[in-house]
Amino acid sequence: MAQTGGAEKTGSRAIMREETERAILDAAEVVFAEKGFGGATMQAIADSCGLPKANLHYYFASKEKLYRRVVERIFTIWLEAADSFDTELSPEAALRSYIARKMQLSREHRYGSKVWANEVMHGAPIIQDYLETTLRSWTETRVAVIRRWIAEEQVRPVDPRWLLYMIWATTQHYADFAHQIETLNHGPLDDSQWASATETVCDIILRGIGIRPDADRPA
Amino acid sequence: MAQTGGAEKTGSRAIMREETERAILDAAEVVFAEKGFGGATMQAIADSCGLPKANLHYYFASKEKLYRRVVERIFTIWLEAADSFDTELSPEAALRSYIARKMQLSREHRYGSKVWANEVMHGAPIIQDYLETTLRSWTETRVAVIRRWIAEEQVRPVDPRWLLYMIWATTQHYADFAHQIETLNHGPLDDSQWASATETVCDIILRGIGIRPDADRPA
DNA sequence: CGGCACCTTGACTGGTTGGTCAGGTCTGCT
DNA sequence: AGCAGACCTGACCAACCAGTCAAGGTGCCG
Repeated sequence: MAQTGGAEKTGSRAIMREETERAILDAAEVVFAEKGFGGATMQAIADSCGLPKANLHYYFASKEKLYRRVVERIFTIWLEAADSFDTELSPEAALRSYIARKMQLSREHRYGSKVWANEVMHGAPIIQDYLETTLRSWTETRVAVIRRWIAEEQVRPVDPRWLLYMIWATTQHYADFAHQIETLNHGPLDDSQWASATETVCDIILRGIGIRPDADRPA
Repeated sequence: MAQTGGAEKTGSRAIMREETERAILDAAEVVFAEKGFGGATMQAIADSCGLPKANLHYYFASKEKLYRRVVERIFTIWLEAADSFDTELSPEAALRSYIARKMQLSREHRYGSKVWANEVMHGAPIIQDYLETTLRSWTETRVAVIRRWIAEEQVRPVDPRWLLYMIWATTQHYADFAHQIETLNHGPLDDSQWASATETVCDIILRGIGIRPDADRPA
């Protein structure tokens, strides 16, 4: 009864450990997103996943190390989401796919997005190195792709950075400011609202950079 | 020597009080923005404006009351920034002016924007009433204006809410994510970069909703 | 079955924080 | 000048928090 700790008792030692770590990370993601790093307490995270506080410190040496793992997890998902950006060939397909994917992630990983936003807003004290290495090189790659599109006159000449920031800002807004959006909407967005928002964001941005959607609906 | 507290000793009692309150609010805005509500300490705010901590509690009964005043101040600036939205006549002039003003505010009130973002991200525990009353009615007014533009076929038919969210998200991104932007930019944006970003944001959004900038530069 | 490594946990601690308060200082008014 | 009330502040406290620890439980391997 003491050992269970909410997880299955089947599975090898290593798997059990992974499951417990993931349960802690999931709980921590929500608590950090809702309270911020300073406002979150190890006790609240422990309660949220049904473990005694001392047990958290067995798996994660300190609050900061736990927090770092949470932020790293989001960052990885963020980066993987960009694959479609450069596997597609046309600017329209690439951007439409990337924006739609980011909107989907805002819906499915609201708390992760909030933790990331929090961390960056506070000056990225924990993951500054990621900004300077991984994010910077990722961005430079995509900027180069957009510049190529512009050179090929497939896209109206705009500074690629402002375009990327616009995509990041708009898509992540639906996660970070979900509470505001839901207050104005008298409740969570339903499936059709998410689809409508995604389509509108895609259309405005694509038209905005000079790509006319080829499927113009007749009035 | 004891009474001065960093403020001028000239001026009436009421003016001195206002000046001290504003100094505290200014310091609190920065500290809350950088550390979050939970991470900020009254001691840090006191140190930042050169007052003993006990003095803060003379002017603001509690940390939460001080925080509320900070958020209220930003919110008021936010709302006033929207005047141009409905004093201008054409959609192009109105939106261009509104977006440019919001970009300017992101540059001048970075910390205020961050505090607001923080508050909303954490579920608006302190200012939920503002979202439900002032912000809601403000939004409904602007939505009605945009709907009229659409009915008059001055603007392509898009859900006005997704358009507003896009404007809010994109402009505020330059304040809330300033650290990320500056890391990628190897330093703060200069005047010409701010102008370029503002222009690009305006152009993409206006073109995106079917307004062709009338001053198309010849290639 | 015996021993060892891994896991769990209640109780504890050193340090920090928001908030209080008594006593002092200064200002404006009469 | 003298006083009342506004203003200032060092010292203090109860509450809370991250992190520790030692004692005990559990599964695995020989």
